Amino acid sequence: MGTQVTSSKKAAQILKNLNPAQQQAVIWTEGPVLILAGAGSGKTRVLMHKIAYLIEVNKIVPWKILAMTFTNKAASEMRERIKTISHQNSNTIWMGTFHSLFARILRKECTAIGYQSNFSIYDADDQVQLIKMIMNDLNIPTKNVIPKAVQSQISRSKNSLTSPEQYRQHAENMFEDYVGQIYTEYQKRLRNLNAMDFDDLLGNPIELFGSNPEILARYQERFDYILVDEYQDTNHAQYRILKLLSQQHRNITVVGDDDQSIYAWRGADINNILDFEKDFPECRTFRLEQNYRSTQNILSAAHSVVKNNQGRLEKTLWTTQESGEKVTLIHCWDAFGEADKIVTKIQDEFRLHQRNFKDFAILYRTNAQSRIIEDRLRNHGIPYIIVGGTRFYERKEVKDVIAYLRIIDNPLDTISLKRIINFPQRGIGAATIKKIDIFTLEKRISFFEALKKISMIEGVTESIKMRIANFCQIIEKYQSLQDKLSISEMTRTLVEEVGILANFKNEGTVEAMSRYENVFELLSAITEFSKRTEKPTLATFLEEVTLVTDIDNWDNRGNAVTLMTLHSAKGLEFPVVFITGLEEGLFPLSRNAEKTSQLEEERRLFYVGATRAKQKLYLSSANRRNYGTETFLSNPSRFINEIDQQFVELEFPKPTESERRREKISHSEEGSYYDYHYHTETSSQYEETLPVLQILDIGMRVFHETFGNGTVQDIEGRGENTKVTINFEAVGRKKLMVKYANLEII
DNA sequence: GAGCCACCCGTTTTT
DNA sequence: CGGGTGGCTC
Repeated sequence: MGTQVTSSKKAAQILKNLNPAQQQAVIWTEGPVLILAGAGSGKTRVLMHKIAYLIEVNKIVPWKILAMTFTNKAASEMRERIKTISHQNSNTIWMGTFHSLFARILRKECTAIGYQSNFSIYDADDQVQLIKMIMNDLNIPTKNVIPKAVQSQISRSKNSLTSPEQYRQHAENMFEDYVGQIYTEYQKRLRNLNAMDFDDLLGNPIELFGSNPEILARYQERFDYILVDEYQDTNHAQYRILKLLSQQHRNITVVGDDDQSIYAWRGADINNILDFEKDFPECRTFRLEQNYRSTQNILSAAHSVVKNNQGRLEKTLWTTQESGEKVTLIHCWDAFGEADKIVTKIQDEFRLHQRNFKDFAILYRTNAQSRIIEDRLRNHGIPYIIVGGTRFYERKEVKDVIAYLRIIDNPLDTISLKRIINFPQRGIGAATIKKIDIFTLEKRISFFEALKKISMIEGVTESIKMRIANFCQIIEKYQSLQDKLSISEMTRTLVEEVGILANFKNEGTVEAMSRYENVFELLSAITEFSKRTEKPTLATFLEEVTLVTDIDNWDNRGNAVTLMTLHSAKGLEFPVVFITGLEEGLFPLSRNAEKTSQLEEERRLFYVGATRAKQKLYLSSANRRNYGTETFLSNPSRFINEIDQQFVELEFPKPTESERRREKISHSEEGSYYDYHYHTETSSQYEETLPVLQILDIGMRVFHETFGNGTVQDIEGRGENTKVTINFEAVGRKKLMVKYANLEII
């Protein structure tokens, strides 16, 4: 009786700040639950309170709860907040990303499927290295078969749980035949290297559970409750894992929004959410449609775009907030003008409202767009922080040091070993490696074993043998030192002894200095890791390093404008958001504009971006953009046209004198942007446009603004994508897109 | 085996 | 613009 009173008191406390729909979703703890939660409707809040409720009211021990989040950062934030809601220790909840949670389970159980628990985890770059090696061995030319394309094919197959055998059966062309061969060999070698790639962290648990029912039963028993955030972005492998693990207790709560599914390209299957009710017929569905984040104008604008998608679960978000400011649409001359305009707007926002730098997010479709914006922010002394881009742990020098650590941890990891056998240079080149490789095959031993037996290999000079023996000794020394030294001490002495720092110091260039600093930064990252981890081991550090997400590295405590891709922005919110580069070809990206499914994903990406904004949303596009050496003229994004005009105000900065001078004005005919709002009054501010000449033929003489006069030599493609090869008198042969080249027939 | 140069490429999003 | 590669020379 007493406990009941306390429980209901606790329940009331946990539920008091939730709306009725959220409360329902929280207290319905038994059986499968689907929570369809629109943007900003408090889905993370619901998950958090549900976990607190399970612990406090249902008296579930924390370690029997499994909760999947999209980033590790989300997991640790949630853990903290659960602690404050429930005042209980939340540390033992199994909470994190799919990848890190199953890496943890695999470390414990992988001997059952023939792995050693110190397996390495390969990122995309390691995978490509391995694929290149295999292609080399199988004599597959890298000209027609691009290793990176092979990697993405293999990854795709693994995500959909297609085995190499199945893949080979369905191969339909030369490329796929090759991929099939490589895939088979790739899987075999990963095992020999005692390595798993990202996709194996999801695929191998399924194999493990499939072939070891007693292990599966143990985990099924263990996890009384399973909760999944961002369920719309799970792939088939993740779906299978969830289904396996939830079979016994059937207490699975998934939260998602089909409108925010933006990872189909890496195997996420939107049907996982659409079919949940079919897979779990007894499931209860809750809808959260009240938005607490954005103003009405922002919501309506976002909705007017996403509603153009077919086959979505219709829902209408509503808010009690006032309509707020209209969405501001800015059409700029070029990317520099766009960046300038963003700076001006940030300054205006400071003047008109009380803002901090950290109130702003600038979002873009591709990482490459950040550079120009960065430059302008820097020039104006606006502090900014970039999320993603080239990641710290993917920098060459950092990966090199990591490779040392990996080979110390896992001597079978030949990919890492080959990476550093000649770094810093110790005179061991391709020819020697080849000889060792042959020896490896003959004796059926690992590459590292072969190095230890270098004296037995013929055709290698004595001096090289000496150098290899030295190298081996160093590695072996640190392997035995592993348990005696802390990781930071070990790495420090290793980096010193091997001469990595000296190597960069001697070079003396600016790049070498920045590499030097990055290695130092890695050292301090290790120290920091050791401080905050209970029992820091080399293996756990290496694992964390490969499984960090971009957002995990985002330090949002400082006061700075945040720059990131639209993908990275998922799940976040900011008072003021800029979505930049709203041009056909860039957003939506041209290669995704043709297939409906891909176009719809781009549209959802726009929706995700727009709904990050709490008070003010700016959209910007530019008239032209540089890619490498070429300038492309662009038409405004179709998404701009899709926004209901009543929620929008327009700004068309007149081109400045310098912009006018920068290039003679011209643009192509198509593009409904001008029909949309600019047709009448202001289009005259642009000079008369010359029509793009499409009627080209081989042998014609043409004029190009920068390249001068030339002769058409070849034409390929048609319509939009027509490309011509032109032999220019001044600069020789160039291949150009007719659409952008602005050629004149002479 | 290493260093240098010239060209060529492509350039989406990420665990 | 920048990274990566392939070919050349020392």
